[in-house]
This record gives sequence, structure tokens and C-alpha cells, in this order.
Amino acid sequence: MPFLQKSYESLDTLAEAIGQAIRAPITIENRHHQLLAYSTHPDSTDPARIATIIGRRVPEAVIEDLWESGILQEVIDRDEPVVIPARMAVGLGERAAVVIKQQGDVLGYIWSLARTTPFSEQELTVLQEGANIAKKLLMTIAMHERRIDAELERFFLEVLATPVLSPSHRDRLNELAPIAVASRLTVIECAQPVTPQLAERLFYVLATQQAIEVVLHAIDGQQLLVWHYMKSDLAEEETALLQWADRFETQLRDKFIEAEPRLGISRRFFESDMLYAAMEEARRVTSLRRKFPYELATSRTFEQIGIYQLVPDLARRIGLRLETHPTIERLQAYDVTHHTELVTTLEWYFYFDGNVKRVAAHLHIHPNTVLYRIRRIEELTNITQVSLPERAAVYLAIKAGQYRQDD
Amino acid sequence: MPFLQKSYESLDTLAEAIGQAIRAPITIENRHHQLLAYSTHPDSTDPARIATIIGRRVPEAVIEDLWESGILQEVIDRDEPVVIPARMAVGLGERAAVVIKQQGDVLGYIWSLARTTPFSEQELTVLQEGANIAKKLLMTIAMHERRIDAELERFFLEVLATPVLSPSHRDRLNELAPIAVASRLTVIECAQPVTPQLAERLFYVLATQQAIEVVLHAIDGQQLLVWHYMKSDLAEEETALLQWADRFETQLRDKFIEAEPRLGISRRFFESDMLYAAMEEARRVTSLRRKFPYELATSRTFEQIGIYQLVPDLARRIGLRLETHPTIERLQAYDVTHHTELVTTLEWYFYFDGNVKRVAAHLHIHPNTVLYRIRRIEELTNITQVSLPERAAVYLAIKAGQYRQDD
DNA sequence: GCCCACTTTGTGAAAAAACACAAAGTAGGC
DNA sequence: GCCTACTTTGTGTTTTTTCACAAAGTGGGC
Repeated sequence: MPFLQKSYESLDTLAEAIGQAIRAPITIENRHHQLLAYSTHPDSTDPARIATIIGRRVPEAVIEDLWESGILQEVIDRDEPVVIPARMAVGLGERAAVVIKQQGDVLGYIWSLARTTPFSEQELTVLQEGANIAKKLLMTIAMHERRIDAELERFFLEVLATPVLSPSHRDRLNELAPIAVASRLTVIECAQPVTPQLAERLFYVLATQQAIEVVLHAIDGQQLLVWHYMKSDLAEEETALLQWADRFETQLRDKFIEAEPRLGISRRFFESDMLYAAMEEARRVTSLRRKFPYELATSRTFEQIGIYQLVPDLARRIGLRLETHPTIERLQAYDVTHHTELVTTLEWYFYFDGNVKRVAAHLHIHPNTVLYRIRRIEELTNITQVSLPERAAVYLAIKAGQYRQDD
Repeated sequence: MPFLQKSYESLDTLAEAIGQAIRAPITIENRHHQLLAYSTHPDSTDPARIATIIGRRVPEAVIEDLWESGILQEVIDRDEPVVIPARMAVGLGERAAVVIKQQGDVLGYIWSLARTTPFSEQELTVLQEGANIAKKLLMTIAMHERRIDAELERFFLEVLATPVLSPSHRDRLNELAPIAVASRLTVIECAQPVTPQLAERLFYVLATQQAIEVVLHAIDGQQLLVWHYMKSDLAEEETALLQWADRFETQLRDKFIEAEPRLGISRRFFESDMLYAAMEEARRVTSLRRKFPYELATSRTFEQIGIYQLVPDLARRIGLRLETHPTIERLQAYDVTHHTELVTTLEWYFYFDGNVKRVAAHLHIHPNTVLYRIRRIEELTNITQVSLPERAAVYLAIKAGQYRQDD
């Protein structure tokens, strides 16, 4: 004796019907926790549900919490309604959830808030029934989505393969992206090629990012290329981006330990003509971060890598014979004969902007040792007294040398 | 009744003859105070003469002193023997000197040290006679020299006009330059085109430089191009060069106030194949010093201009769109609305490596004002906390912008 | 193995830089 | 014209950094 009809014309009417049957607010989400439908219910609702409906996706913090506490995993594994106690820290009242699955693949979820009384067996059965019905509707949507996604990915890769945009490409891109919004191209680079399984998991994390809006994305070898923009105002774009990048990379490293994902973010651009250049910038960032992991540990954007931007060019073009600097040559000679570390010390002394304490901390030595070495360097070269332009050149010379060495 | 013969086969025999006639040590110099001949005389001699004979040129300090005291000018103007009191500060005992002139042009000088007794009229007449005889010999030498010089200059300009050396050029250059010596190409750039008169005066100063050995030189428009090397050891080459460049530029500025001469020195090179590249380096230095007189006030070598090396490329190639840095844009916007100087302050804060005192001194403001502005900048951008590579990039961005503006 | 030159570390004193706070100056906006 | 928000300068205090010097450690050459 089913409580619901065999089928509904839309997810909205299904949500409404379940809501009526168990007399509680219902939300239906896709596999990326984006809102698909919700019941209009006059009764009390909790902050998490409001945020979900307003933002048309479940807040990032809630998803994080549900994963960390293992609840989401349980919902997926059980394949039948699970009652979840309230998690007030993230604004979540008590609720029940059921996964919508098709041959092991998650298609989405149905959530129901608890009223004042606990859920009855019957109400949970209704949820289970609802999940079965939603499956058919979601399969249609999912299939359509996947077709669209695959087509868009192919298109995106095509665009990124050609330095100069064709007029037809430009027209289509302009339809996809909002006008006059500062967007960026981000590369997520992995240690191994991105398999479809890994891609799916990466997309999941990407789709749940609240701060950004993804325009297009594509897989290319070991990289996931993402064209996106920040939801914040242009004035706060940079701050918001840096914060997001920091959080996002930490999240990725936690979730994909074996893949060692690394971000590279282009500068902002407003015209789709810049996509190719932006991709090169983003890739330059990941490539340099591969070479200089410590130095660029917290540099994710093209702006942040600073003059490292120039290192590959400098290492390549011998025209500017930058890396044979007499100062470095002399220090290197001294290092060899005296088993010292003057070049390295100088390098980090410059990097840390003359801050002896930080240099000492980084090299795990006594600050006075740094002072001693700096005085030695001064005796040999008096390079520490020069101004930024020359210091930077020496630093670049050291780095260009290392870059070539590794290559 | 002449005391000397009508002519002598060489300057050496002439010097010997004069020395015999007046029984005092004699030296004959060309117009650049390079030693041409000297008498062998057993009697006491002074430090200046010893140094002159050993170095085959009059020491720089002596020439400087003789110019500053007006003695040399007097010798040239008088056109007859002048008795010069001892100048012990530069190791010069009492002596007599006579200029060797030909139609107003100085060809050289004859010097005679005083014995214990003062010079007699007769002895001075002998000197005058000697100068007349030397004139003929010097004219031959001078004519020959000038022909050689002109030919060498033509050759040098030809070499510098072609980026890739022809085998015949290389062979001839290798004959001219010592092997395995670190040489440099220096450009002396003037505010006006170098006239033959100016060139002659410049060559005079150049020829009297003790620290360097000139291989070749040539005039090209407003520039005097000099290929030279330091007489010091390779290990001290750089230190010696920097010291010399400092002294030499001061000297030039004092002597040629209207020409506003400016030095540009290439990096050192060992192969004549590098001449063209070296010239480009040297010219890049003078060109940048023209654009950034204050910033590069004491930067004379290509090494010293540091990352300014890259500014023209950066300003030219929009490929690396470096000069639109969000940080600078934001600060510029603030500067406009608040009538402040944050960008300039940041620029010098970076240049002076975070030294508030020096920034304040350069901008003629209170150190606390600098601190206040830095805090403002931090509130707006937190750029001051980043490490060298990003700081340098911001600095470059500011500079590339200014470079383009001026152009 | 021992000496010698050089490097590293530790300690307290001295110098320098940063800071907090107040007062005075400045320039738009209403 | 006055108010307000912001900037600049001055003063004394606090914190940080540097310096001087001593002791201990290190490693290669004879």
C-alpha cells in the first residue's frame, strides 16, 4: 500500500507530495548537493535549509561537517533513510535523509526536516518510496546533464587548444560567461593522470565550492582546467580569491593525499580572448611550484609567484646571461672550499627580506650564525647593502641556475 | 751656439743627450702623459719619476694635482720651460717642464728633475732646444698614431655594427686583446653629440686612467665606446671596476659639466664574440639611467642595474602583462581619491628594503608618516608582508609603467 | 693525532626600530 | 563656514634587533 503515486511530472511536485505525506519540509538535491526541488511548507525550518534554498546549494560548511562526521558516508552506504540528530554548530536541525542511487552511482538525496516529534517507521518508508520515484526523474536529468557536460568539456578543450579564438568560439563563450566579470583560469594539477573516478571526486569538491562559480571545466592529462569567477564584488575579488584558494587547496590536499593536487591560478581577465593566455599563466604557476615547492608553497596565483614568472624565460634565453653573477660565483667558490652555505643563506636572507630570525628558523640554525654568515658575505661581496633591483637580480640568478639544474 | 745636435734618430738618444747637457734626469711624454723616453741618469730621482717609468705613464694622482694647481695649464700656455716647485704630496721633487707644441696642438712634454742647485738660464735653454728637436720626432709619431687610431676606430665601429663576428674580424681582435682577461665594454654617453674637440678631451682623461687598459675605443654619435680591462687580478676585478667607475664618473662630471657624461658598463667577457652583446648591455645601462636617474644614480654596471635589465622587455612585450598588478591598481585608486602618495611610498619602501628611515629621508617626510602610510597600504593590500619575488614583481610593475609613460 | 683556522652557539649589553598616543594640520561635503 | 574624516608630525615608551665577546665545536692538513 504505497503512500505516493507511481510517478510525478516534476521533482517539485514530488517534493510537495512527500512533504504532504509526512508533513515535514522536504528538499531534493543532486549528487553535488545542488538544490533540485523543495516543498513549500509553512512550518518551522532551520538555518541550513534556508541557506540551501537561498543559495540553491547546500552550504559548504554543512557538507564538510556531514563528511567529517561520517554521516553522509552512512547515508550513501545504507541506501535507505537515515535519521540524523541535530548538528547545531552548522545550523542543522534533526532530519532524515535518503540517498537516490542507480547501480551504485549516487544521483542525489532527499532530505526531510523533523517536526517536533521523531520520525515514525511509516514516514521513513515514504522517504524510501520517494527516493525510488525520484530515481527515474533524476536519471533523465543526469543523463541530459552528462551529455551537456561532455559536450561543453569538448568545446572548452577545443577553445584552449587554439591561441587565437575563432569568431564562432568567441560568440559561444560570450553566451556562457557573464559580461564584465573578473574571471580566472585555475589549473588543478595532480601527480598522476586524472582518471574518470578521480575526476568525479574532484568535480564533487569543485561543485560544492561556495565562493566560486564555475563557467567551464575540462580534464587534460594530469590537470583539471577550470574557468571560474568569484561571487564577491570586484573590489574584494582578489582577497576573496586568495582566501578561497588557500582553503580549497588545503581541502584538496586532505581529500586527495595520493594525488598531491596543486593549484595554479591565472590573473583575472574580462575577455574570453584571454583564455589561452590565462591557461599558460596558470600552467606556469603549477610548473614553477613543481620546481620550487618550498619557495612557492603558498603562492597559488600568477601574481603571487612574482618574478618567478620570469625564471623560465631567463633560464631559456641565454641572451640575458643573468645566471652568471660575479657575486654568486665568488660565494660559490667560497662555499666549495670552506664547506659553507653562503649562497643558500644569501638566497633565504633575500627571500625573507633581511629578517635574520626567519632565515634562522627556516635553515634551523642560530640567528647569530646567520648574522655571522651575512658578515662573511659582506666581506666577500658587499651585496647585502644594495637596493631591491640588484638583490632581486641576484635572487633571480640563483633561481635561474637551480631551474636549469633541475631541468 | 746650440747645445744639441740638429736631430736625433730616436727620442731615447735625445733624452740622453739633454740629460748629458744639463746633467739631470729627463723624461719625454706624449700628450697623454704616456712615457716615450727617459734618460738613464745615476743621480737621485723622485717617487713620481720612478712610478712614471715603471708604469710607463705619469700616475693619475700627479696629473690630477698638476691640473688642479694650474701648473700644467701654465706649462702649455707659456710654450717655454717652466720651473715647478716640489709638490711632495704627490711625490714630485722640483723640476722644469716644457711643452712640445705644433701649431697650438700639444704633442708632448719634456720634464727635467732639478739637481740640488736651481736651474740656470742655460739649462732651460737646452730644454727649449730639446723641445724643438723633439717636435719633429713627435710629429712623425703623432701622425702615425693618428692614422693607426683612425684605422682602429673604423675597425672597432665595424665590429660593433655586426652582431656576429666574421672570422677575419675575430682573428684581428684576438691579436689586439690579451687572452683570458676579463674585459668590459663601457659607454660614455653625453648630452650632446661628441665633437672632435670633446673627443680629444675625453680621450685625454681616458688615457690617463691608471686602473684600466684600453683595448679599443670609438665615437658613435653621443657615445664614446671603450673596450677595456682592469689591470688588477681577476679576483679583484669587480671591486676594482666599481671603484674605478665611481671615481671616473665623478671626474668626468667635474670636467665636462655641460656634457653630463654618464657611464654604462657591460658585464665582463672573455671572448671577443661577446663584444656586440656587451655593447648592448652597456647601452641598456645608459638608456635606463637616462630614464631613472635617481634610482640608478650609482648604478654603472649591468650587474648593478639588477632587474632594471628586464624593464624594457617587460614594457615592450605585453605577453607578460606585468604592469597591471591588482595591488598597484588599488593603491592608485586610493591615491587619486585621497590625494595620497601610497604608490610612491611603496615603491621606495621596497627600493630601500623596508628601511623606514631611508624612505622618509628620500621623500623628505617624517618617519612616522612612512609608518602610517605603510599601515594604510597593509590595510588595503597586505603586500608588504610578501616575500622578495612578489615584492620585486610589484616594483617591476611600477617601473614598467613609468618606463612606458616616459617613452 | 694534534694543530689551526674557521664556524657555530650562547649570553648580556647597546642600539635601533616600531609602537602608542596626542596634537596639529588639511581638504572635501553638507 | 563648520564639521568630519583623514593625514602628518612630535614625544616618550616598548619591543626588537644587532653587536661584542666568549666558549665550544668542526674538519682538513701536516
